[in-house]
Amino acid sequence: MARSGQVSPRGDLVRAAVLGLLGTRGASSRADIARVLGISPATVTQTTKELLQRELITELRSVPSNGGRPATLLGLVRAAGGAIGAKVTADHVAIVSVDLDGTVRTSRSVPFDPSRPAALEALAGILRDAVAAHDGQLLGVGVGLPGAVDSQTSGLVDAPTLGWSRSPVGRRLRDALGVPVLVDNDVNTLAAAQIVYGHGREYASFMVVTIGLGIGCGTVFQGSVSRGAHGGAGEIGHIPVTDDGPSCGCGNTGCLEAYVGEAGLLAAAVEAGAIGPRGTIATLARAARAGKPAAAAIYRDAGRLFGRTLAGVVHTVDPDLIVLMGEGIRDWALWETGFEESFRRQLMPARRGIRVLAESWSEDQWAVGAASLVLASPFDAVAAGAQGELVRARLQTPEAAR
Amino acid sequence: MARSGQVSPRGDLVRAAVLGLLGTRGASSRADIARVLGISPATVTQTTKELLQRELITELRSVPSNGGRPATLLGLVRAAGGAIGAKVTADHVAIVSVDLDGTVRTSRSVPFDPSRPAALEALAGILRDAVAAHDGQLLGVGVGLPGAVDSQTSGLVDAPTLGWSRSPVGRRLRDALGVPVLVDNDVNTLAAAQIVYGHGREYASFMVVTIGLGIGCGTVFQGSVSRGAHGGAGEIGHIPVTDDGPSCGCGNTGCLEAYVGEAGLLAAAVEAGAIGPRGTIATLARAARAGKPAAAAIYRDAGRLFGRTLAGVVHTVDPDLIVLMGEGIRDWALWETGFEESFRRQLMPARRGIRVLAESWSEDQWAVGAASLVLASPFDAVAAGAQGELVRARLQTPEAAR
DNA sequence: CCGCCTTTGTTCGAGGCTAAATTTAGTGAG
DNA sequence: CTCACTAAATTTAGCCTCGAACAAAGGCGG
Repeated sequence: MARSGQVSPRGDLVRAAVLGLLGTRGASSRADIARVLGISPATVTQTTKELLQRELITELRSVPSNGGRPATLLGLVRAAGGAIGAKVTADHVAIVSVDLDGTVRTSRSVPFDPSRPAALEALAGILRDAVAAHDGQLLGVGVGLPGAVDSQTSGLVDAPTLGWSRSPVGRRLRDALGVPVLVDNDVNTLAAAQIVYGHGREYASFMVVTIGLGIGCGTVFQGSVSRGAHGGAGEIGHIPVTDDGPSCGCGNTGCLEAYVGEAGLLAAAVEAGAIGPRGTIATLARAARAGKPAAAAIYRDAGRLFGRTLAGVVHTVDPDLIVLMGEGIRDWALWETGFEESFRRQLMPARRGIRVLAESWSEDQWAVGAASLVLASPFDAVAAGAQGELVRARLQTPEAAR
Repeated sequence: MARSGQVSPRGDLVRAAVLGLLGTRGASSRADIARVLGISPATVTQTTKELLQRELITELRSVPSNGGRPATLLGLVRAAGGAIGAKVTADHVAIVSVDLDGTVRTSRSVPFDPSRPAALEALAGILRDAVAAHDGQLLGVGVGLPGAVDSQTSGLVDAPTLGWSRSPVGRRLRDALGVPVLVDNDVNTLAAAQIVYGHGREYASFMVVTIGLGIGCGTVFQGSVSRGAHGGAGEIGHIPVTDDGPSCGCGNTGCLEAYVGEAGLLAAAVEAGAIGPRGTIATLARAARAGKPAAAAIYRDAGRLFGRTLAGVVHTVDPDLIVLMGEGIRDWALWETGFEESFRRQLMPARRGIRVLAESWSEDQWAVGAASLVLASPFDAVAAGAQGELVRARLQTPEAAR
């Protein structure tokens, strides 16, 4: 559904897309492949014939028919490859190694100081270890980080929270690792994961909104991530909500994030006496859960402001669905009352029914998202560009093209 | 530049795109056509050969070479067709008839009451007259209206300001007129015009923001209009800017439009004593121009609020450029001071350089935009859909397919 | 058991686009 | 004037995809 209407893939993209589909959605019939990828059955027959000959895929059992000829399921001969995903934050790098179907093989976290002059070299070193530790065919490395990335392929990064400006992350990592490297904004990587494994199967246009240290947002439009003119779309954390107000990491005052980001919540909570001056976000959440009114009010007010702002974003973008993710979502129950009241009330009547889903939080979420940049590249030729081509080449020739 | 990277047109789309290009950008060489449309020179040679045979285009003069073989310019044999554009408002319909290159042939305005039960029939009648009065090949009719339109082809409209809900505008007009009809949100039509004739030639991603009775916004992303999941994107006039505040036509309170739309400005001006209770927007603007402080303050405050909100929109969408249009733009000088100060200050540093251009206002703007839906359809197969195909058929067989 | 239906999957011819090589038509240096 | 160079336009061969017709394979009602 989400993919129908997508541009017909051409050239070896079809082969890659078929392989990617079998990897991400599991065994499928030829007819299904044709429907999902929006190509003709004739093309699927030809493509699969070739892939069968090369023994990249195999025919599995037939499924019982429901009135017509029973479908023959096709599956990958084996995990045709894996990917490594890394999420870079201000104090650590989270790394996962995943199979083509998205299952996490290994996962770890390494301390990291992005402000050091040689931070990029350090990052390259960390990833080099991960690449070396990966066994089996490695399709590529996906990197997610909090900042604007001009394109997945070139990977030129502006990330104020990391202290990086015009940093050539993509090029450096590529040179250091010798495998395809795709770089994107961290929230966009979550959106890419949703396209491949999540709600993208049912919805073509949705937004992924994250709550955590900051507030982020990735927009999926007609099955692919909208990145804006310079990869800077989705900075909803820096929507100004008041003319002045608390100052924000971005240098301005009155940003949404300055109110409802982790630091903003803590500052408000301390001022209101809801927690002591040394309290953490966990302290605050505990107090709110315990029913302490001042603490609960912090979350309720944050939910209201967040809801009001998100209503504006919905009016601007008109998504089908909003998916909430990120660390902060663990405490969503505390936000929800204030949010729902304010959000629904300030939506235009025609939009009031929009679905908002809070995903459960998992530690690996971000890094798995980064890995899915690689796994999504067969479906998103435009975004993945030249590095995506390399990924596709590797997907089709297990002995690692380069 | 803007169009490069666009999906290669296929099938008869190439012929239509070549004709459309020659119509909208004037005579071009084959090499230019190939570059702009992103197709191979070989295809252009083949396509133009056929069009030359059919005498739809002709070879014009050669241009002096700069080191290589001189280019031969190709041009349309004659105006290969025209289009009719109509903008529907709460009290009138503005209609223009344009040539393929966008020059306005005729223009008029007809009173119209959208709240009447038979409003759609009345609109069909008005347009039937326009179609009858049009001489020469008519490619189609474009209709722009203030509301959400699910798709240009089906033309199912939700327009609170017209009192229309789930109104089958497209289908009805099509049945009544017997020519291709494309329907879209009015601001999107301005955006379509910008793609074909305006800043779309230099920018691939920009926003068109209108100031007038309400505040609207159309987003162009990678050369085509982003419509959102249900054609409702760009309702930035209904971004909530306060928790409560003046009530708005959409049923909510505190919308941007309630403050800086025409009604909002007037209400604020009356309350501040800047104009009398019977004053109009013209009165207010005159007073402000004359230097009356209370009147000037109304505009300055509106500019500030508008700037702050637009900064948030820029953070969300990340366009390359903002084009300001609409009736209200006549008084932009009055808004500008407040706007610039607030807008730039509340933008993130990386975005602070974004260009904002105020287009000059012309009476026909809206209706010409609607007409350009038709003229843009060769370039935007996805948006224009089945009706676009009909337009393309008519573009290639002057004796009017149907 | 037998047609008739539905759905899957294949074959084949046609159309459309492209890359690469080639031809055409100029400029400009010596 | 000639030769090298450049860019435009064309030709050619080949690949990719699709539509349409057809074959395959089962369910279902009589």
